[in-house]
Amino acid sequence: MGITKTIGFSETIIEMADILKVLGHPARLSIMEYLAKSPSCICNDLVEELPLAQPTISRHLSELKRVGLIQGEISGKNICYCIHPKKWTEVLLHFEMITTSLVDKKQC
Amino acid sequence: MGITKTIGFSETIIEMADILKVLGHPARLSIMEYLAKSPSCICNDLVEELPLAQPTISRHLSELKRVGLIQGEISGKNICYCIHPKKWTEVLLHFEMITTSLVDKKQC
DNA sequence: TTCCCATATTGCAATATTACAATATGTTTT
DNA sequence: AAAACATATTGTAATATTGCAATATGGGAA
Repeated sequence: MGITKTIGFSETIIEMADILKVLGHPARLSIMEYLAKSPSCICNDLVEELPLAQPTISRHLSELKRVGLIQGEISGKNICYCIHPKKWTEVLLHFEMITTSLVDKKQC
Repeated sequence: MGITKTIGFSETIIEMADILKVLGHPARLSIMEYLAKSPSCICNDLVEELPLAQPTISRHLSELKRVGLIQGEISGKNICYCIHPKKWTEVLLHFEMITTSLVDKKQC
């Protein structure tokens, strides 16, 4: 059906899955890594950096924005995008939480 | 087009994005958390645990298996699924790598 | 104002994903 | 062998995602 069933899952799981799905695309993951590394965060760089057309990049940026992973601020003619550290930390902590349960568990 | 462009992205990014995309579904994320927590890892539990039909769960399991996040071993009538710790660690390390770049960076 | 420049939005067309019923497969029990 | 159980596969319908051309928007420069 293409539609993802959400009834029966916790809010936390649904939100985290949504974030991971957004991260699960080469362009969007690249954008996150680029934003994490680069000192500036002007969007125009991305058009040159990524092998995708400008409208496509714009769409990916808006998805990242939708789930709160990045935030954009208008700065004159450009838009300054950067990672939202709080949201990013949430994701990292969730991963570390799963890892913790995993550690003290005997494998099959 | 529905097809994800991969030309121009590194192998690492493509693989990591693929893994995250697979994790980015409530059922599959729940399966990972369930496997991380539960002492046993019989698949049949999942059919009772998740609000989805058996064939659907089976498909999700095979996606998780495809990207190497879990491994299954036939154990008589049942199949023993468990998390592949090495793959999981790879994902965690990738997240921590991004976080590291993020830390020593001034925000907009 | 008019012309650029950076970015967003819209409107497709192609492909991918999701869910489940029905069915198949393989194993254990009787 | 037959029945029962656990899981996988197939087929199908509905919906989501992706990419880009064309276009819109909105700011700064001339």
